[in-house]
Amino acid sequence: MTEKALQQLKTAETEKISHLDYFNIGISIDCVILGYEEKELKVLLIKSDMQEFSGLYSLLGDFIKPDEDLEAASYRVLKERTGLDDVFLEQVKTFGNIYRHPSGRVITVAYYSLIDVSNHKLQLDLNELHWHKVDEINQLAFDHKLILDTCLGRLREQVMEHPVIFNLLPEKFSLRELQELYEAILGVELDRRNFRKKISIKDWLVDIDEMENDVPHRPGKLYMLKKQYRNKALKATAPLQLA
Amino acid sequence: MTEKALQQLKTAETEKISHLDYFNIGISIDCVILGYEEKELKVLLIKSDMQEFSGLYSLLGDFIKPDEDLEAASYRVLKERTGLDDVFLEQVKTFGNIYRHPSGRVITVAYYSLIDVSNHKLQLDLNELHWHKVDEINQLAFDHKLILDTCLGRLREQVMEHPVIFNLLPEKFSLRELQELYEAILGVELDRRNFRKKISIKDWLVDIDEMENDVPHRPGKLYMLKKQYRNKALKATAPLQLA
DNA sequence: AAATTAATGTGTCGTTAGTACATATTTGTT
DNA sequence: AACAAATATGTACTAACGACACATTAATTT
Repeated sequence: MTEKALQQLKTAETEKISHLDYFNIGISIDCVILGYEEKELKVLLIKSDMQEFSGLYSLLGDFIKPDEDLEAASYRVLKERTGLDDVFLEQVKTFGNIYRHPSGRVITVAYYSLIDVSNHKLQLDLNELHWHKVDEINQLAFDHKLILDTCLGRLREQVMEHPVIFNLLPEKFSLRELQELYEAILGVELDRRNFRKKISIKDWLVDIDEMENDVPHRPGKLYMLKKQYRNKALKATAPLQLA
Repeated sequence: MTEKALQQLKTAETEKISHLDYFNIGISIDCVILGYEEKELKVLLIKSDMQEFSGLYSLLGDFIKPDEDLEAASYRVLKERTGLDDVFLEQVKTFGNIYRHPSGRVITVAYYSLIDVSNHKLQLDLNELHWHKVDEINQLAFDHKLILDTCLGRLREQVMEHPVIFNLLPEKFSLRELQELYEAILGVELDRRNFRKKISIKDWLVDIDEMENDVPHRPGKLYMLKKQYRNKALKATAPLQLA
């Protein structure tokens, strides 16, 4: 930014009208909070209470406070809505079309978050939050469908490059569960033998010498993600080529 | 965003102080404009005229106007600074740390742009714009070094997945030029035979049956990128695995 | 207790892609 | 005419990919 632009701003500070010209843009964050349940990828949505979008659902978001970092705002929304704070969260893209918000100019920074649904009981009914199967979402309030799709696209990219997927699973999981999750995210069917071969090459997992005990068939071994990969922030790893 | 948050905003509209609480955040865009010249990747910078950063350079940016889309603001800055408008431009990340700007709270959306330096004479001296070798940049104004590095990281990712690199080259180029550019971006040396094999597998190029004529050695064939890949926006393509 | 069901767990082979590497050829320069 | 410097090209080895089948285990049913 140049001194000239700043001069304009300082001038604006004294003249209220043009001050608003520069600053009358709201800035918010929206979180695409994803979970995995019953072999389906799901997103946490709230019923929109805006007149313009009655009957539609929307992502969870809020305005950014002037003394709050972007990530802080995202974690705040997550904490307020789910009670969770130690979760995977990553910025995806900023959406700023002029007319994206019916009440005025609002630019929103979209984040996506991956959480382990089994690990925490969300008070869903309390505040009208519900999990929705991502495959069955056709329309959302605002441009939230576009934001959701963008975040899902990012998830699909990340899943091929980094061990982020484990944020959606309980700490201990079977290879079948892991494979089913990959299949749900990527929308493909994978060969079990080839899948296991590739996962074992990555050397991400430890065999914890326990078995499933709640399945109505022969139980599989349980695994955990190695500590070094258990990061909420992303870490460079060689890509995983699945299909 | 909920109705509750909007109510707060509407209340804010009438009470100037808390209105500023919500809206006194500036929002800008910054462009990392990259070019390739003399076998070096370069970025277009301007000397910062801010007191706090005297002697330092900064990226090109400006505030977003209330009636202007994010991309429109980026293209406007590009056009103002370089005279170009038909160029590759892509959003990378939004930077919003509270204290990133000494004059107040300013959130900036970073874009990166790839331009063909040979194609246009920029009026560089006129407005104190200069190309700087990215390898030799240690410090920039604001958090612009971080923004630059983030965009360079994105470029390195993109270059492996999509035919974006051609935006940095003239329309006609030799395979040597192309290889040198990959090497400059990725910071690696590539084997010429393997490089050519991989590029030919991608089937991105057409042999236009012309030769270099300005080189002090045996001239190479010239190629062009096929029309279908000559997009400013990204298009899905199978990844290019170089090294 | 035996038979059945439904899943786990594992290996091979053909094919494709990746990597390392050397020589003849062409053009411009001296 | 000799030389320098770059272009152009192919092979052999290795690693990864993809398709594919059978024996094993535990829970369930009869």
